[in-house]
Amino acid sequence: MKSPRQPLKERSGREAQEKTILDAAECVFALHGYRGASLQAIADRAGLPKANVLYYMGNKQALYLKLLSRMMTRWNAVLDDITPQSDPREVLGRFIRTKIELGQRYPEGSRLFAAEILAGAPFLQHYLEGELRAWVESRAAVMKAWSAMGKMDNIDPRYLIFLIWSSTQHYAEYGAQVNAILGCECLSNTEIADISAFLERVILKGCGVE
Amino acid sequence: MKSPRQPLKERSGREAQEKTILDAAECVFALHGYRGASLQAIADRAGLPKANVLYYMGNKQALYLKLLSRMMTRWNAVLDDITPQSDPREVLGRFIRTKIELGQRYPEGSRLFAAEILAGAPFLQHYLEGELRAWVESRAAVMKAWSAMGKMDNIDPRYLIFLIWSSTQHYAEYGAQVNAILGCECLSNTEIADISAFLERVILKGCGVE
DNA sequence: GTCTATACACGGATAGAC
DNA sequence: GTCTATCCGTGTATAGAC
Repeated sequence: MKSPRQPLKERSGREAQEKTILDAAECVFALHGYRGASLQAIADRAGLPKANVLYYMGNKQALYLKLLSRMMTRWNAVLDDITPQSDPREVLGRFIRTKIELGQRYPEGSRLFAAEILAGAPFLQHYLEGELRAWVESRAAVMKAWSAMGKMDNIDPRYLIFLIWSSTQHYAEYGAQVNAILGCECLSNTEIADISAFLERVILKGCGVE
Repeated sequence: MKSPRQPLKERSGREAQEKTILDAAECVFALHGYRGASLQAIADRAGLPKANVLYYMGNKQALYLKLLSRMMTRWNAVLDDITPQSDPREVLGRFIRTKIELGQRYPEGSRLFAAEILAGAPFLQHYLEGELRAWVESRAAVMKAWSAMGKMDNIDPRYLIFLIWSSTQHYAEYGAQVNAILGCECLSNTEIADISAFLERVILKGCGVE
């Protein structure tokens, strides 16, 4: 209402700038980890001077924490509607598909998270031991109930969760290796669908669902 | 024969020094990746002055390449005896167990490799596109033969290899997360055996082996 | 708000004393 | 062979001009 400048609604608002920086930083942190990433590289990728990055984000650690938190919220909705009465086939299938989709939609965020864990989770230790552990235990309890009801084999559900996490995240985190071996620049939608179907089929059959 | 010093066969030979440095470097590179690792941190962990690390290893890149190559040789023997006449249950089961064991025996090496892939495989691109891709294709051909002979379901064997890689490596690369969720400092031998058994059971059943 | 200039610590690598 | 001292580029962060 007041500023006479910016006539064409150019993407020059504060939020747009912040998103540009966050996306650039996510990419650089994903490639090189917390220590290996430099503010210079982030600024270059964002097309801004280094000082602007610090002006908007405060300092390197705050920027990194903001990215971790953004990634956590993206994952929040997963597997949140699960009860002993649910159909394991439907719930676990959707779990696998959703994880694959999230990895495809946010490959840098997935790799950023992976780098944080590789580094020993210095910034996420409390989250892992608290919130995430509780998340796993509550889901595991429901799966135990499924086993007791004969809906699936009697396996340790925590290992099943690890299996689904690892096998789906692989296609984001190990993208460089997957692409080199499959001989493509990046996965097509068809391949993504094939991979989802493969994982669904093998994992569900493997734990006796259906 | 000639040096009168070192009477007690102290571990002061050149090879011992080099191994000390390599092990320290493996750990630091695993935690922070190539760029994030500093020679100072490596030297500190090895208990040596920084200049000695460079004296023995030449420069940072040569040290890193030596570590990658050491890790490749450790993986070399895996899944090398596989023919259409083999028993899939036995071969794939051993594949899974061996990968788990290697991840436990060389956790830093596994994480170092993971960090290299996360970074886009700048030093391993040729290896992935050449040697490793050929390795996968030859194993995939045998598995295709198994499917044709009715020994297992008709699935894409490359995805099966990715599944076994990802699910086993998870326990080395995501050790920090796994330990936080299971609530232990490190995995016991019993847990390792349980995990191997779980993965063998679910994956083999899931692709119709046996 | 935006950017240049700069402060000061740490990075990899080398020279040269011992 | 081993280590101290040092070079010089780059790192994060800030001061201050515009």
